[in-house]
Amino acid sequence: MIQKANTCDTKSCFMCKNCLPEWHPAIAANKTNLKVKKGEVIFKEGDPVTGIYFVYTGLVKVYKKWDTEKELIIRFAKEGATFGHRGLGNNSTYPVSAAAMENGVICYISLEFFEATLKVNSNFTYQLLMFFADELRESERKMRNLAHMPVKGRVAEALVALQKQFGINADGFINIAISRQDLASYSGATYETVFRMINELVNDGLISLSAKSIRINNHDALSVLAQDIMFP
Amino acid sequence: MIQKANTCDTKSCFMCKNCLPEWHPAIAANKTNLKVKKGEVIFKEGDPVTGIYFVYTGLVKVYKKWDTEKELIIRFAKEGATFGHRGLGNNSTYPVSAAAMENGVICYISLEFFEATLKVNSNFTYQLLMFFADELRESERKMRNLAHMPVKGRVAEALVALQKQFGINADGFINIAISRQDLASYSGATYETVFRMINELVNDGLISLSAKSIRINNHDALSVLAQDIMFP
DNA sequence: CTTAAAATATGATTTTAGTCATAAAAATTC
DNA sequence: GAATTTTTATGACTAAAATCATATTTTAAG
Repeated sequence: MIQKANTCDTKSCFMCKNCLPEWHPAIAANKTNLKVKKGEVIFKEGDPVTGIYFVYTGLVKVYKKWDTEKELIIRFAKEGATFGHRGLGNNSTYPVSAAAMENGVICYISLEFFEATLKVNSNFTYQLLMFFADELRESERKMRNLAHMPVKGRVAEALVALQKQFGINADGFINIAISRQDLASYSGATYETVFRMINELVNDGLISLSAKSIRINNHDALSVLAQDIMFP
Repeated sequence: MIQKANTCDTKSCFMCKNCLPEWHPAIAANKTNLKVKKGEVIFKEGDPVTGIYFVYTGLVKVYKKWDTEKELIIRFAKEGATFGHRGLGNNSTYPVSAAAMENGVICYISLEFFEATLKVNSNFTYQLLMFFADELRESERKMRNLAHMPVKGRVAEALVALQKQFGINADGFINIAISRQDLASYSGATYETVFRMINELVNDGLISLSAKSIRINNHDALSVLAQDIMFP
């Protein structure tokens, strides 16, 4: 990670958007911009928490590991998004790891300055609280899916979620370069099983493939597979 | 749920403990105390969010259902604890259900008044943020466990967590009356599988049973089974 | 107190998804 | 651009856990 000053515009990230304009100079004075390369690990589980990060450009995955082999991707952080905020609260080490999936620039804010920011910007604190509430809701829904939904449904759900977050390109393919390995980690299953499920989905005509890209052909049917079944 | 005014002391819950003393009369004026019976559902997934709850006495489980049969218990809320806070953020319906596990009294605060409380009590907002960060961390750890840990480990972890939250009684048994069914839901597995794992743990000498109660005999060994293996 | 409804216990069977093995293709590195 | 590493592809096998079936016990309700 190479430090590279004054890259970000102190305008586009979640913190900058929700802080008082008067606070922006303070942010500019306290931020550190870092250049990351594809595959580079930014922090990992167990590292001491020293600050919070925002993605200026590029894409970051936040994940947890189990015995160096199995990983579970918790979420993807794209431009503007926060990561490392799981270090807040009563713990001194990161409970997750973060790695760049593309070359990019990230913005680092020390915990100290971040806490000052929270104290000064009550709207930001409130927005962050709402963000946490949303994240918690998502996380618990995924817990339920991992406990009770079959892998095929989880893959369907992962694809729907990716399309929602990253959109589609001109040809209708989901706008993210993701390896099958990462898709498996995001679905919470092994590469092989996910591979088979992808094949099934292609055979069912719900999705189609082109090189690494995936296109959803039948969004409704895929959503049904991934459905949040409510009791009537 | 029978409404019953003026039961709680506006002192012991998470909100009361973190608000300005000056705000307590406002809380007293806006709270509603409700008497709940064992098994009673307080709200369920999909119900419109109208407020936030605190447990004054008794015990509440917060859970998610999948097709009316399978449930996953997200957490237990005991005296003083908040629940229903998952309704915050960008959603108008509860993403979880809550039911009383014992007869008790709960305190209800309307969303409107709760939001006013957040605006007035910045310390409370901050503490709530930290609480959310902790919950999120827990939730994501459980996600990882559900994805990669075998059921035996999850049961071990559930028992360790229960002992941590509820403590032990004079004979060393975990101080909670929980059905095997609920233990299964909390471990994210079926009743039958959990039953077998409990048997294995008894045969291994790690725990012992007496009627419905469970005692941890070998906390260390149980923790190893439930371990958060870090990469060295 | 009787009866119905839950919760517990346990074996047998089936399904699902993980593990292993190996080959081809792509991507990176030297 | 040759060599090595990583990712993708796929079949065979195994293990884990869910489902099904059914008996017994306990608890709650009238």
